[in-house]
Amino acid sequence: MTKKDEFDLQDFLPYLLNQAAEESSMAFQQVYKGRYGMLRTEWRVLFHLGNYGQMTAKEIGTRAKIHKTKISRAVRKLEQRRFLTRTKDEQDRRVEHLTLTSFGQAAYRDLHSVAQTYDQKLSALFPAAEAKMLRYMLRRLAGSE
Amino acid sequence: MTKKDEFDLQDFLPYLLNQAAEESSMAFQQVYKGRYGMLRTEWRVLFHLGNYGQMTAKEIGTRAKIHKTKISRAVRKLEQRRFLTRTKDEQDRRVEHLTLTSFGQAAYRDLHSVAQTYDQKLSALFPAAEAKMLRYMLRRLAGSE
DNA sequence: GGTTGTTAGTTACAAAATCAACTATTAGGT
DNA sequence: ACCTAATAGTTGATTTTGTAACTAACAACC
Repeated sequence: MTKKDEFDLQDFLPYLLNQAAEESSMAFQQVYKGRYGMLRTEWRVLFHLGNYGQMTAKEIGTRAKIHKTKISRAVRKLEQRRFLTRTKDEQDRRVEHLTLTSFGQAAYRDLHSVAQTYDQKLSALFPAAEAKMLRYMLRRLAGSE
Repeated sequence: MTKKDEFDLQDFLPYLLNQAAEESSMAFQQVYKGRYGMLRTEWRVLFHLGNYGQMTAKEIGTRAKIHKTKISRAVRKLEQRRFLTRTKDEQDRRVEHLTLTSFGQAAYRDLHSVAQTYDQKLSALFPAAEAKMLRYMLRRLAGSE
Protein backbone atom coordinates (compact mmCIF):
# COMPACT_ATOMS: atom_id res chain seq x y z
CA MET A 1 0.00 0.00 0.00
CA THR A 2 2.64 2.51 0.99
CA LYS A 3 5.39 3.59 -1.33
CA LYS A 4 8.23 2.19 0.73
CA ASP A 5 6.66 -1.22 0.31
CA GLU A 6 9.55 -2.59 -1.69
CA PHE A 7 7.83 -5.70 -2.87
CA ASP A 8 5.93 -5.00 -6.07
CA LEU A 9 3.61 -7.51 -7.66
CA GLN A 10 5.58 -7.08 -10.86
CA ASP A 11 8.59 -8.56 -9.11
CA PHE A 12 6.85 -11.59 -7.67
CA LEU A 13 8.31 -14.58 -9.48
CA PRO A 14 5.24 -16.83 -9.56
CA TYR A 15 3.29 -13.91 -11.01
CA LEU A 16 5.91 -13.14 -13.62
CA LEU A 17 6.24 -16.78 -14.53
CA ASN A 18 2.53 -17.07 -14.93
CA GLN A 19 2.30 -14.00 -17.13
CA ALA A 20 5.16 -15.09 -19.33
CA ALA A 21 3.84 -18.65 -19.58
CA GLU A 22 0.37 -17.45 -20.43
CA GLU A 23 1.56 -15.04 -23.05
CA SER A 24 3.80 -17.55 -24.75
CA SER A 25 1.36 -20.42 -24.74
CA MET A 26 -1.57 -18.37 -25.95
CA ALA A 27 0.27 -17.55 -29.14
CA PHE A 28 1.06 -21.17 -29.75
CA GLN A 29 -2.37 -22.42 -28.77
CA GLN A 30 -3.89 -20.78 -31.80
CA VAL A 31 -1.78 -23.01 -34.01
CA TYR A 32 -2.61 -26.43 -32.59
CA LYS A 33 -6.18 -25.43 -31.88
CA GLY A 34 -6.70 -23.88 -35.27
CA ARG A 35 -5.01 -26.56 -37.34
CA TYR A 36 -5.94 -29.71 -35.42
CA GLY A 37 -8.64 -28.71 -32.94
CA MET A 38 -6.42 -29.82 -30.09
CA LEU A 39 -6.60 -28.84 -26.48
CA ARG A 40 -3.52 -27.96 -24.45
CA THR A 41 -3.17 -31.38 -22.85
CA GLU A 42 -3.69 -33.14 -26.15
CA TRP A 43 -0.97 -31.09 -27.73
CA ARG A 44 1.34 -31.87 -24.83
CA VAL A 45 0.70 -35.58 -25.09
CA LEU A 46 1.28 -35.48 -28.82
CA PHE A 47 4.49 -33.58 -28.36
CA HIS A 48 5.77 -36.08 -25.81
CA LEU A 49 5.06 -39.02 -28.06
CA GLY A 50 6.56 -37.28 -31.04
CA ASN A 51 9.59 -36.26 -29.12
CA TYR A 52 10.33 -39.37 -27.10
CA GLY A 53 8.61 -42.07 -29.11
CA GLN A 54 6.39 -44.73 -27.58
CA MET A 55 5.41 -43.99 -23.99
CA THR A 56 2.75 -44.97 -21.48
CA ALA A 57 0.22 -42.55 -20.04
CA LYS A 58 1.93 -42.83 -16.70
CA GLU A 59 5.32 -41.89 -18.10
CA ILE A 60 3.92 -38.82 -19.80
CA GLY A 61 2.13 -37.77 -16.65
CA THR A 62 5.20 -38.15 -14.51
CA ARG A 63 7.47 -36.33 -16.87
CA ALA A 64 5.16 -33.43 -17.61
CA LYS A 65 3.47 -33.35 -14.20
CA ILE A 66 0.03 -33.72 -15.73
CA HIS A 67 -2.67 -35.44 -13.71
CA LYS A 68 -3.64 -38.89 -14.91
CA THR A 69 -7.29 -38.01 -15.53
CA LYS A 70 -6.24 -35.25 -17.89
CA ILE A 71 -3.95 -37.64 -19.71
CA SER A 72 -6.63 -40.28 -19.88
CA ARG A 73 -9.07 -37.93 -21.55
CA ALA A 74 -6.48 -36.46 -23.87
CA VAL A 75 -5.40 -39.93 -24.97
CA ARG A 76 -8.97 -40.96 -25.66
CA LYS A 77 -9.53 -37.93 -27.85
CA LEU A 78 -6.25 -38.36 -29.68
CA GLU A 79 -7.11 -41.98 -30.30
CA GLN A 80 -10.60 -41.15 -31.56
CA ARG A 81 -9.11 -38.68 -33.98
CA ARG A 82 -6.54 -41.23 -35.17
CA PHE A 83 -3.48 -39.41 -33.90
CA LEU A 84 -2.35 -42.39 -31.84
CA THR A 85 -2.98 -46.04 -31.10
CA ARG A 86 -2.77 -48.02 -27.88
CA THR A 87 -1.37 -51.49 -27.39
CA LYS A 88 -1.56 -53.42 -24.16
CA ASP A 89 1.71 -54.48 -22.64
CA GLU A 90 2.08 -58.26 -22.76
CA GLN A 91 3.92 -58.60 -19.47
CA ASP A 92 1.77 -56.17 -17.50
CA ARG A 93 -1.68 -55.82 -18.90
CA ARG A 94 -2.54 -52.74 -16.88
CA VAL A 95 -0.10 -50.78 -19.00
CA GLU A 96 -0.85 -49.32 -22.39
CA HIS A 97 1.83 -48.25 -24.83
CA LEU A 98 0.91 -45.20 -26.83
CA THR A 99 2.23 -44.76 -30.36
CA LEU A 100 1.63 -42.04 -32.90
CA THR A 101 -0.02 -43.08 -36.14
CA SER A 102 1.54 -41.78 -39.32
CA PHE A 103 -1.16 -39.13 -39.27
CA GLY A 104 -0.14 -38.26 -35.72
CA GLN A 105 3.48 -38.12 -36.73
CA ALA A 106 2.68 -35.76 -39.57
CA ALA A 107 0.81 -33.49 -37.16
CA TYR A 108 3.73 -33.66 -34.77
CA ARG A 109 6.24 -32.71 -37.46
CA ASP A 110 4.06 -29.83 -38.55
CA LEU A 111 3.56 -28.46 -35.05
CA HIS A 112 7.12 -29.20 -34.11
CA SER A 113 8.41 -26.98 -36.84
CA VAL A 114 6.11 -24.16 -35.83
CA ALA A 115 7.20 -24.60 -32.23
CA GLN A 116 10.83 -24.51 -33.18
CA THR A 117 10.40 -21.33 -35.14
CA TYR A 118 8.42 -19.74 -32.37
CA ASP A 119 10.98 -20.77 -29.80
CA GLN A 120 13.74 -19.22 -31.86
CA LYS A 121 11.77 -16.01 -32.08
CA LEU A 122 11.38 -15.90 -28.32
CA SER A 123 15.01 -16.78 -27.74
CA ALA A 124 16.07 -14.03 -30.08
CA LEU A 125 14.83 -11.51 -27.56
CA PHE A 126 18.04 -12.17 -25.64
CA PRO A 127 21.71 -12.83 -26.25
CA ALA A 128 22.37 -16.54 -26.73
CA ALA A 129 24.13 -16.99 -23.40
CA GLU A 130 21.26 -15.39 -21.55
CA ALA A 131 18.64 -17.43 -23.36
CA LYS A 132 20.55 -20.51 -22.34
CA MET A 133 20.74 -19.30 -18.77
CA LEU A 134 17.01 -18.67 -18.81
CA ARG A 135 16.29 -22.25 -19.76
CA TYR A 136 18.54 -23.50 -17.04
CA MET A 137 16.84 -21.31 -14.45
CA LEU A 138 13.38 -22.34 -15.56
CA ARG A 139 14.32 -25.98 -15.28
CA ARG A 140 15.50 -25.41 -11.75
CA LEU A 141 12.34 -23.52 -10.86
CA ALA A 142 10.29 -26.35 -12.28
CA GLY A 143 12.11 -28.62 -9.90
CA SER A 144 13.48 -30.88 -12.59
CA GLU A 145 17.11 -30.29 -11.74
CA MET B 1 11.86 -38.96 -33.31
CA THR B 2 15.42 -39.48 -34.43
CA LYS B 3 18.39 -38.71 -32.27
CA LYS B 4 19.70 -35.92 -34.39
CA ASP B 5 16.45 -34.05 -33.83
CA GLU B 6 18.06 -31.15 -31.99
CA PHE B 7 14.89 -29.61 -30.66
CA ASP B 8 13.92 -31.26 -27.40
CA LEU B 9 10.67 -30.60 -25.63
CA GLN B 10 12.68 -29.80 -22.52
CA ASP B 11 14.14 -26.82 -24.33
CA PHE B 12 10.89 -25.38 -25.62
CA LEU B 13 10.42 -22.11 -23.79
CA PRO B 14 6.62 -22.11 -23.54
CA TYR B 15 6.84 -25.60 -22.07
CA LEU B 16 9.52 -24.66 -19.57
CA LEU B 17 7.69 -21.51 -18.62
CA ASN B 18 4.54 -23.45 -18.03
CA GLN B 19 6.28 -26.05 -15.90
CA ALA B 20 8.01 -23.44 -13.79
CA ALA B 21 4.86 -21.36 -13.42
CA GLU B 22 2.81 -24.36 -12.45
CA GLU B 23 5.31 -25.54 -9.90
CA SER B 24 5.68 -22.17 -8.25
CA SER B 25 2.01 -21.30 -8.13
CA MET B 26 0.93 -24.65 -6.81
CA ALA B 27 3.05 -24.17 -3.74
CA PHE B 28 1.57 -20.77 -3.11
CA GLN B 29 -1.98 -21.82 -3.85
CA GLN B 30 -2.07 -23.92 -0.73
CA VAL B 31 -1.58 -20.81 1.36
CA TYR B 32 -4.35 -18.59 0.02
CA LYS B 33 -6.67 -21.51 -0.46
CA GLY B 34 -5.99 -22.93 2.96
CA ARG B 35 -6.10 -19.69 4.92
CA TYR B 36 -8.80 -17.76 3.09
CA GLY B 37 -10.53 -20.25 0.82
CA MET B 38 -9.58 -18.16 -2.18
CA LEU B 39 -9.37 -19.20 -5.79
CA ARG B 40 -6.46 -18.20 -8.02
CA THR B 41 -8.28 -15.32 -9.65
CA GLU B 42 -9.54 -14.04 -6.31
CA TRP B 43 -6.06 -14.04 -4.92
CA ARG B 44 -4.82 -12.18 -7.97
CA VAL B 45 -7.48 -9.51 -7.68
CA LEU B 46 -6.76 -9.11 -3.99
CA PHE B 47 -3.08 -8.78 -4.64
CA HIS B 48 -3.63 -6.11 -7.28
CA LEU B 49 -5.82 -4.05 -5.02
CA GLY B 50 -3.44 -4.44 -2.11
CA ASN B 51 -0.48 -3.55 -4.24
CA TYR B 52 -1.83 -0.69 -6.32
CA GLY B 53 -4.72 0.57 -4.21
CA GLN B 54 -8.14 1.34 -5.64
CA MET B 55 -8.69 -0.01 -9.13
CA THR B 56 -11.53 -0.89 -11.48
CA ALA B 57 -12.25 -4.40 -12.71
CA LYS B 58 -11.21 -3.32 -16.17
CA GLU B 59 -7.86 -2.04 -15.01
CA ILE B 60 -7.08 -5.26 -13.18
CA GLY B 61 -8.09 -7.28 -16.19
CA THR B 62 -5.93 -5.27 -18.53
CA ARG B 63 -2.91 -5.30 -16.33
CA ALA B 64 -3.04 -8.96 -15.40
CA LYS B 65 -4.55 -10.16 -18.69
CA ILE B 66 -7.46 -11.84 -16.94
CA HIS B 67 -10.77 -12.14 -18.77
CA LYS B 68 -13.52 -9.88 -17.52
CA THR B 69 -15.92 -12.68 -16.63
CA LYS B 70 -13.30 -14.21 -14.38
CA ILE B 71 -12.75 -10.85 -12.73
CA SER B 72 -16.46 -10.26 -12.39
CA ARG B 73 -16.98 -13.52 -10.54
CA ALA B 74 -13.90 -13.11 -8.40
CA VAL B 75 -14.98 -9.61 -7.39
CA ARG B 76 -18.43 -10.82 -6.43
CA LYS B 77 -16.98 -13.49 -4.19
CA LEU B 78 -14.47 -11.16 -2.61
CA GLU B 79 -17.27 -8.70 -1.95
CA GLN B 80 -19.52 -11.35 -0.44
CA ARG B 81 -16.73 -12.36 1.87
CA ARG B 82 -16.10 -8.74 2.87
CA PHE B 83 -12.63 -8.48 1.39
CA LEU B 84 -13.57 -5.49 -0.75
CA THR B 85 -16.27 -2.94 -1.47
CA ARG B 86 -17.45 -1.37 -4.72
CA THR B 87 -18.38 2.23 -5.34
CA LYS B 88 -19.86 3.53 -8.55
CA ASP B 89 -17.92 6.23 -10.32
CA GLU B 90 -19.87 9.51 -10.28
CA GLN B 91 -18.74 10.68 -13.70
CA ASP B 92 -19.13 7.36 -15.49
CA ARG B 93 -21.65 5.13 -13.83
CA ARG B 94 -20.63 2.05 -15.75
CA VAL B 95 -17.40 2.01 -13.81
CA GLU B 96 -16.96 0.55 -10.34
CA HIS B 97 -14.04 1.36 -8.10
CA LEU B 98 -12.86 -1.54 -6.00
CA THR B 99 -11.34 -0.97 -2.58
CA LEU B 100 -10.10 -3.41 0.01
CA THR B 101 -11.85 -3.37 3.37
CA SER B 102 -9.65 -3.38 6.45
CA PHE B 103 -10.30 -7.10 6.58
CA GLY B 104 -9.15 -7.37 2.99
CA GLN B 105 -6.06 -5.34 3.75
CA ALA B 106 -5.20 -7.59 6.64
CA ALA B 107 -5.51 -10.63 4.38
CA TYR B 108 -3.36 -8.89 1.82
CA ARG B 109 -0.64 -8.09 4.31
CA ASP B 110 -0.67 -11.64 5.56
CA LEU B 111 -0.45 -13.20 2.12
CA HIS B 112 1.96 -10.57 0.95
CA SER B 113 4.44 -11.49 3.62
CA VAL B 114 4.17 -15.17 2.75
CA ALA B 115 4.62 -14.29 -0.91
CA GLN B 116 7.66 -12.21 -0.17
CA THR B 117 9.27 -14.98 1.81
CA TYR B 118 8.49 -17.49 -0.88
CA ASP B 119 9.84 -15.22 -3.55
CA GLN B 120 13.06 -14.82 -1.65
CA LYS B 121 13.36 -18.56 -1.34
CA LEU B 122 12.97 -18.97 -5.10
CA SER B 123 15.36 -16.13 -5.82
CA ALA B 124 17.92 -17.68 -3.56
CA LEU B 125 18.30 -20.49 -6.04
CA PHE B 126 20.40 -18.10 -8.11
CA PRO B 127 23.02 -15.39 -7.63
CA ALA B 128 21.38 -11.99 -7.15
CA ALA B 129 22.38 -10.66 -10.54
CA GLU B 130 20.93 -13.64 -12.28
CA ALA B 131 17.69 -13.53 -10.34
CA LYS B 132 17.37 -9.93 -11.42
CA MET B 133 18.07 -10.86 -14.99
CA LEU B 134 15.46 -13.56 -14.79
CA ARG B 135 12.80 -11.06 -13.76
CA TYR B 136 13.73 -8.78 -16.58
CA MET B 137 13.56 -11.59 -19.11
CA LEU B 138 10.21 -12.79 -17.83
CA ARG B 139 8.80 -9.29 -18.10
CA ARG B 140 9.92 -9.13 -21.69
CA LEU B 141 8.45 -12.52 -22.46
CA ALA B 142 5.19 -11.42 -20.89
CA GLY B 143 5.21 -8.56 -23.32
CA SER B 144 5.10 -5.89 -20.66
CA GLU B 145 8.34 -4.23 -21.69
C1' DG C 1 -2.97 -69.84 -2.22
C1' DG C 2 -5.51 -66.28 -0.02
C1' DT C 3 -5.34 -61.62 1.97
C1' DT C 4 -3.65 -57.05 1.71
C1' DG C 5 -1.49 -53.38 -0.68
C1' DT C 6 -0.17 -50.96 -4.97
C1' DT C 7 -0.39 -49.44 -9.54
C1' DA C 8 -2.42 -48.06 -14.47
C1' DG C 9 -6.02 -46.23 -16.12
C1' DT C 10 -11.20 -44.88 -16.21
C1' DT C 11 -15.47 -42.80 -14.77
C1' DA C 12 -18.87 -39.88 -12.24
C1' DC C 13 -19.93 -35.79 -10.10
C1' DA C 14 -18.77 -31.17 -8.57
C1' DA C 15 -16.12 -26.93 -9.45
C1' DA C 16 -14.33 -23.66 -12.55
C1' DA C 17 -13.20 -21.63 -17.05
C1' DT C 18 -14.78 -20.23 -21.59
C1' DC C 19 -17.74 -18.08 -24.96
C1' DA C 20 -21.64 -15.64 -26.50
C1' DA C 21 -25.28 -12.94 -25.56
C1' DC C 22 -27.07 -9.59 -22.54
C1' DT C 23 -27.94 -4.78 -19.73
C1' DA C 24 -26.78 -0.29 -18.78
C1' DT C 25 -24.28 3.63 -19.78
C1' DT C 26 -21.42 6.75 -22.43
C1' DA C 27 -19.38 8.69 -26.85
C1' DG C 28 -19.53 10.19 -31.59
C1' DG C 29 -21.27 11.59 -35.65
C1' DT C 30 -24.80 13.77 -38.38
C1' DA D 1 -31.91 15.44 -30.55
C1' DC D 2 -31.15 10.85 -32.75
C1' DC D 3 -28.98 6.91 -34.35
C1' DT D 4 -25.01 3.95 -34.13
C1' DA D 5 -21.04 2.24 -32.02
C1' DA D 6 -18.28 1.35 -28.06
C1' DT D 7 -17.44 0.24 -23.17
C1' DA D 8 -17.95 -1.75 -18.12
C1' DG D 9 -19.66 -5.25 -16.22
C1' DT D 10 -23.02 -9.39 -15.68
C1' DT D 11 -25.36 -13.69 -16.74
C1' DG D 12 -26.35 -18.29 -18.82
C1' DA D 13 -25.09 -22.26 -21.50
C1' DT D 14 -21.36 -25.20 -22.74
C1' DT D 15 -16.79 -27.08 -22.13
C1' DT D 16 -12.99 -28.33 -19.39
C1' DT D 17 -10.90 -29.35 -15.11
C1' DG D 18 -10.42 -31.30 -10.47
C1' DT D 19 -11.58 -34.66 -6.84
C1' DA D 20 -12.78 -39.05 -5.35
C1' DA D 21 -14.21 -43.30 -5.98
C1' DC D 22 -13.87 -47.02 -8.98
C1' DT D 23 -12.11 -51.42 -11.98
C1' DA D 24 -8.65 -54.42 -13.34
C1' DA D 25 -4.23 -56.27 -12.97
C1' DC D 26 -0.16 -57.25 -10.48
C1' DA D 27 2.96 -57.84 -6.17
C1' DA D 28 4.19 -59.28 -1.72
C1' DC D 29 3.65 -61.35 2.32
C1' DC D 30 2.33 -64.77 5.49
